[in-house]
Amino acid sequence: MLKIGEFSQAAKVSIKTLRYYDQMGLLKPAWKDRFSGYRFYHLTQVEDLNQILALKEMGFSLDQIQTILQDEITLPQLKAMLRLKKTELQQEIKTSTSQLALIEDRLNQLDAGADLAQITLIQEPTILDQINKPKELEQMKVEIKTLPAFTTAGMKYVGKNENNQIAAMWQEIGPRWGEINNPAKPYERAFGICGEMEEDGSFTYLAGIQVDKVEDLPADLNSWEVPENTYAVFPCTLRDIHKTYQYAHSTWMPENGYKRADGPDFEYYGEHFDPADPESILYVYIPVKK
Amino acid sequence: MLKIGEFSQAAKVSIKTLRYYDQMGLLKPAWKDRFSGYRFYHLTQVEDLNQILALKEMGFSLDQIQTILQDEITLPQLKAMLRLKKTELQQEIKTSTSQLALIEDRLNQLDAGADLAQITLIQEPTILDQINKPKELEQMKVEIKTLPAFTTAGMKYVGKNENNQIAAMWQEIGPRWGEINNPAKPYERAFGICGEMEEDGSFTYLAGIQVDKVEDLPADLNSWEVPENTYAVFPCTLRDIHKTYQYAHSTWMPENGYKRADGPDFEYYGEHFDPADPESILYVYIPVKK
DNA sequence: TTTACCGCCTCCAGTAGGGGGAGAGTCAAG
DNA sequence: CTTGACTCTCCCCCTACTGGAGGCGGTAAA
Repeated sequence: MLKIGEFSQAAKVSIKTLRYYDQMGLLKPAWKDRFSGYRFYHLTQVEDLNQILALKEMGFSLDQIQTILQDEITLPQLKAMLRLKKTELQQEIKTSTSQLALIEDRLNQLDAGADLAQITLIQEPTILDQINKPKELEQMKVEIKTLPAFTTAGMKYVGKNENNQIAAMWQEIGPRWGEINNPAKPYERAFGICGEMEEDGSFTYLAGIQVDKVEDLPADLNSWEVPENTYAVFPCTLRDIHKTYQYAHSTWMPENGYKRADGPDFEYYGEHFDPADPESILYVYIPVKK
Repeated sequence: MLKIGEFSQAAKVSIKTLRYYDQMGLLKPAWKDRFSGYRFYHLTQVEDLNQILALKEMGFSLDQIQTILQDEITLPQLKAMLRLKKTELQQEIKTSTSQLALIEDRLNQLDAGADLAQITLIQEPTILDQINKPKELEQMKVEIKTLPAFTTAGMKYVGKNENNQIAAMWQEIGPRWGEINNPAKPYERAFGICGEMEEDGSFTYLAGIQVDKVEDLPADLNSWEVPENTYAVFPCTLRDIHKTYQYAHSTWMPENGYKRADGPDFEYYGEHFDPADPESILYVYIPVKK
């Protein structure tokens, strides 16, 4: 008649484990009080628990132990299980041994002066189909440019661009450039700036123009200071803008040895841009580093 | 510019795994389409994946691999990690080897004619304090009786006996025995029958009397057919009924080599029983087998 | 244009063997 | 009566994924 804590001490098994075995049906307490829920064990159950632990030491899973102990398994079945387990253990030992050999090999290589890249290299390079680059993007002339920091102001959006809200925003902000500045032409110095995607898929986007100062900005507009950065610049048509981003990240950058650098990417439109013409040219700027 | 399925085939890693590595931040696709959510990989990333797999083969966890690859670990740190892993692997091999020895030992014992009990026995018996049996129960005279099947009828309850609903039920059923039968005395042939506890802690309880037939039973009453069984019978006072169940299961049964058998247990009251007197005697019947 | 189909997405649940902790109830001593 | 030690259930966390439901994306046939 031991409470779970006493039994736990006596058998040197954690209380959590005993409750788990109870729940699994592997070792039920001799008596469970219907009203307090307290578990009571008897000393003789230490033997049962030791049986379980003995089988666990041999590497059996709790389910297997339950089968062995409860279903009063036959002797040939037990032998078969032991032999199966034996095979599994031999396999495990083989795996661990080969891992160990790998490690020792790498350690020796390190002592001989190799570096991480060589260490983790796998010998068999997989030969794969060539990349199918979109034809219309093949001849794209990409430039690398470093821009100083600059400030933009306009309308900000945070979300996943459901229902194409960003296009709607450009419609809305179009007639209001005068509230920020007085540009000579509608799309002169106009930028669409896009921050990094969050875990939930949302991102920040600002439709705006370059400004010198952010004073007297209407309350529903925002500004964004873009830091100095080195960019890869991709000229493209309005129609291909989506493909251009994809091409830039998934083809051009890996093949030319560039990596994405910190900082937002953006599109620059220019005074000749016409949102109604899908052939209209704009420029995609993506921060990169070698 | 490979979609996840293509990359998965090229690198021989499951799509699920690639998505998992993306989520972990271990291997992000070169480009993730903001609108469709599609992942795009580049062939050069097969190398990155191979680095990951190489480290995995050495037995590192994904977190460790991330540390190694991302944080541009120093050479001495890398060596230390490799050596640590080496030690772990040596330990694993030792464990597996001793498990294997245990298994082979048991297999030999089995061939020599041992049985399960001997196989799972652990050599060091833990010496423990004696059991502290409640004194008033020490002298309890327990009888083993086999009863034929019989039928009872009365009021049924299913639940966890919150707010002591079972006592309330006895109050309610008391004046209504006449609707079932015509007993000479109030508690003559009266039984409280208790089924096994469910997983959620609820159980079935019937407060009733023994009957010969269950015809003409009022709609709000139930019957319960108790099968033939062998019982351990514990006489006890109303006050000690709770302790008696506990003692029976957690002390008497293990110490006398009995196990709980299938079937409900019950209390038998008898014509002299007085629910107002805590010293009133009743009999607890618990199905047992050797 | 509709339909079918395949590939891809996200989100949820589950795996073995428990560990950690919250919030509430139990028990014995002072 | 209160206090402190003990226990209860319930829920989330760990690894390294796998499986499935329900819902888009994109293409080809009808």
